[in-house]
Order: sequence, then C-alpha cells, then structure tokens
Amino acid sequence: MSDPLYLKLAALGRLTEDDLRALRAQFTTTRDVAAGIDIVREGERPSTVVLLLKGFACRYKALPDGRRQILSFHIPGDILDLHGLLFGDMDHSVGAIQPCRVSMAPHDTMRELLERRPELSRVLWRDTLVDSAVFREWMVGMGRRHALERIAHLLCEVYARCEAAGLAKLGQCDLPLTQAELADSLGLSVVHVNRVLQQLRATGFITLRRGILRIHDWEGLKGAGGFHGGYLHLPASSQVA
Amino acid sequence: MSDPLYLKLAALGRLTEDDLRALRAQFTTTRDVAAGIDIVREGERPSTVVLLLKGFACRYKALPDGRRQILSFHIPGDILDLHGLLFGDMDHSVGAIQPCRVSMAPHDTMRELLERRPELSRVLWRDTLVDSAVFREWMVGMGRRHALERIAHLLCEVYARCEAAGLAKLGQCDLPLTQAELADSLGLSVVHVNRVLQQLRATGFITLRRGILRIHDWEGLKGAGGFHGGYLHLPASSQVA
DNA sequence: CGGTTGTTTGACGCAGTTCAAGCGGAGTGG
DNA sequence: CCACTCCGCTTGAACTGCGTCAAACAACCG
Repeated sequence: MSDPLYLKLAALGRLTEDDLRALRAQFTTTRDVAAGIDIVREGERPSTVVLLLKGFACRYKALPDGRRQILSFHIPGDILDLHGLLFGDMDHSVGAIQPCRVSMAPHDTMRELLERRPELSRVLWRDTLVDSAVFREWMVGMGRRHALERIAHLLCEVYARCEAAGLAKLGQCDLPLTQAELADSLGLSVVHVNRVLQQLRATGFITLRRGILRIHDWEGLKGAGGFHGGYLHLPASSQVA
Repeated sequence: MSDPLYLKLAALGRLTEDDLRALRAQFTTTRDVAAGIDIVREGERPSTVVLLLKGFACRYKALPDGRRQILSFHIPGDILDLHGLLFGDMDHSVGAIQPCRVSMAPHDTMRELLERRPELSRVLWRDTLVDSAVFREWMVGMGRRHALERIAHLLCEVYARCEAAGLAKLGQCDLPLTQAELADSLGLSVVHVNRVLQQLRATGFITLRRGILRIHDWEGLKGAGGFHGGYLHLPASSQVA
C-alpha cells in the first residue's frame, strides 16, 4: 500500500493488515497547514494525535530571547506528537516548513485502540525510540562534530529517511529548508552554514538548489559526515548506509 | 517504599501495588560494576534489561577518533536499556561513572509481563519519553546556549532529578563527575569547563568539590541556565523548578 | 516591477579550543 | 612514613572555528 504511514510502521514490527487499517482509520479528520505555521504548539494540551501526510515539518524549541533550536525534521508518514498522547501536554512545538497536510486521531479512541492491540502499542513505542536515536545522533553532532561533518551527516540522514519513505530516487530528494533552518537545526549561524555548503558543493559531493538535494558522491558524503545509518532502524531493503 | 524504581515509576502513571511488585520481581539477578566499566556496550544484543540500583552511570557514544559525547546521566531507579528490549541491539553504550550496582531482568519474561499489563507498558513508554525530553533539552543547550548557561542548566537538571529521587537535601547532592565528563556531556573542552565552573563559584551560585554539588542560590542558577524543569515530568511534590 | 525573503560576500571579533606546564590529593609500594 | 605515580584540577598563552555585523545580490511573488 502506498500510504506513507504503512510504509513506515511496517518497518517497526509485524503488524497485521488489520492492525494497520484500524490505526489508519483513527485519523478521521484532515487539515491543511500553511508554511511557517505551527501544527502543535509548546504548552498546548492537544486532544488528538497528528499524522503528517504531505510536506516537511520540524520539531523545535524557542528560547525567550529569540534563539531557537530545531530538534528534528519530519516527512510524510511521521506521527508528530505521540508525546502529547502519553503526557497530555507539549514541551516543544512542531511547525510546518512547507504547506503541509495533516490528519488527526482523537486521543481517547487512540488510547482504547492501543489498549486492545499491544503489538500496535509496541510499534508506536518503537517509533518514539527511533526519534530518540536520532536525537542522540544529533547530540553527538552538536557536541563533538565540526560544522562540515555536522552538515554532511544531516544530509545523509535526511536522504536515507526520504529514500526509505519512497521520497528519493537516484541520489536526489526534496530538502525544502532555508539555510536559516539548517543553521537552527545544526547549532550554527546562517553565514557559516552558507560557507560550508559551498565547500560541500566545491568538493563535488552535492548540489543543493531550490529545495532539491542531489548527492553526487554518497560514499564521500558519508565519509565526511561519519554517517552510519543503523540508528535509523530503516528496513533492510532501503539500507542506503 | 524506598526502592528507587518505585519512586520513579509512581510519578509516571497509576500503577497498582501489584504491577509494581510484578515488575520489580523481574529483576532477579544483581551485578556490581566497577567505575569506568561499561554496563551495556554499543553493538551488543543484550538479553536482559538493566536497572540501576546504586551509583551514577552515563549513556554515551564514541567517535572512531576518540571524541565522545555523553548523552545522559543516570541515577538509581533508572532503567538503562529499554531501547535494547524493543530493538534487540544497542546503538550506544552505558558506562558506570562510580562503582555501580545493577539488576537484570530477562527480555523474554519482561515482554510477557508487558503484554499482560498494558498500564505497565505505558509507564515504561513514558519513561523513555522523559529520556527523549531530556535529550531535546540538551540539544537546545548544545546548539543554542553558551557555556555558562549550559553548565548552569545541567546542574539544575541533575539536582532536580536527584531531589525527586530522594538523593538530595538542602540544596546539596552528589555529582561524582570529573570535569572531563562534564565537558563530554556539554560539548565543551575540559579547560573551558574548568574556567566556567570557577565563574559559577565566584558568583556564589554553587560550590562543587569532591563530587558534592552545593547550590547556594537556586534562583540565580536557574536564571543563569534558563532552567524550567517541566520537561522532566517530576511529581509535583518535588517540583523544585 | 517593487517589496520581501533567502543567499552570498567581506571584515572583524570573540567564545571556546589547543597546547603546555605546574599543582595537589589519593593511592601504592618500598 | 616517605617517595613515587597517577589522575584530576588549574593556569597562561596562542590560536581558530565560528559568530556577528553590514551590505550587496538574487530569486520569488503578487
């Protein structure tokens, strides 16, 4: 089935067709969100779980003085606020980077469903653990990798995930991020991101224009970023790494 | 009950006495680990879940060239590798900072137990989500906070967690970390950590000697680190924040 | 075609790193 | 009980990766 949710969850456990359909059926309503608008906001107490159907989104936290840190990027098929389902409130925001289409499942029916289907619970739990693994890898980057390694690593990660989601082919995928957004996700300044991207282009590893990322030398880029994709727990079929 | 596991899990859901006892009973064997030794190692496929009973531990990832990033600190009551239970393999290591005592529960009986007790599953799921929330906060620190804010924030976090676990009193708790370990957790160099700690001492916020952290000005330290403890999801009773 | 948003460039400054050396306390062995 | 060693802490000086500021440029959009 081509539904992005199916593709993703299939990699995380042995769900029956029935489990999948039951879960998918929870997402009853649909909403479009314009670029730059928040899908879930810090401090809110959401009453639904949000599934991203179309577009790029990002998880972020803002400091009172305007600094902000992007915590993760999300692509179609990602569930955006399981945290809210388990805790009731959000300690961070999720914003639309492109115009996005999202779908909502009410918390109460969702909880009932998970109660009845332990394997479904486990798969969603694993999903949140993969998010954790990505957080950890980003921490390594921000704490211990130089700007160039950090950027190269991020590009590898995004590409690998897009490929697994069927959103990339032939070394090419969407990457609709401004350099400011890249900077906020990497803990760098816009100016520095700009200069390092030029380096990566000059080396011939990538081109990045108009929101399209082309990887010309996957091995080179992987090497530059020290990327090993195991932590993403992608299905073996699409193991670019 | 004074068991550190009970204290912790009680804050994460409405577990029955029975649930708690059943979970605790899973941890059948006990092992002592010397300081500096790994409790779980990256790449391993552990067959048990490890509960920390005594001592400080840290989660970390090492880069091939010797750089390393500490990802989180752990105190008694923390379960160290639920990731391994859900995925089978570890993408990072956990090491003992002090001499530690740990207890092990076999994966297979653990899985059975969770199958039978959905509320227990949910509580452990929440536990991993709190870890995630801490990761996110650390990312904000490493990406967007200056050294002084970062260190102050970490000290607040550790103290708040120790207090909730009954390991702190009167603004004082154990912090058996070398400055090298602090540096590796904050993405800084040892030298800089040293200098910034002196600043914090000079301001009168803290003293830190022989592994004992004394906080003299909680509000001041909180302010310096921009700390708000909500993300830790501690029980309201011990909400220092 | 003017306004807005994103990219690029240059010059300069600083927070934090690196290197190198000295210091102090704790453990060990003679 | 002292000498030796190891490890962690501290200091100073020089260096640099990256940030900041400021301005020009390019692309998009109504």
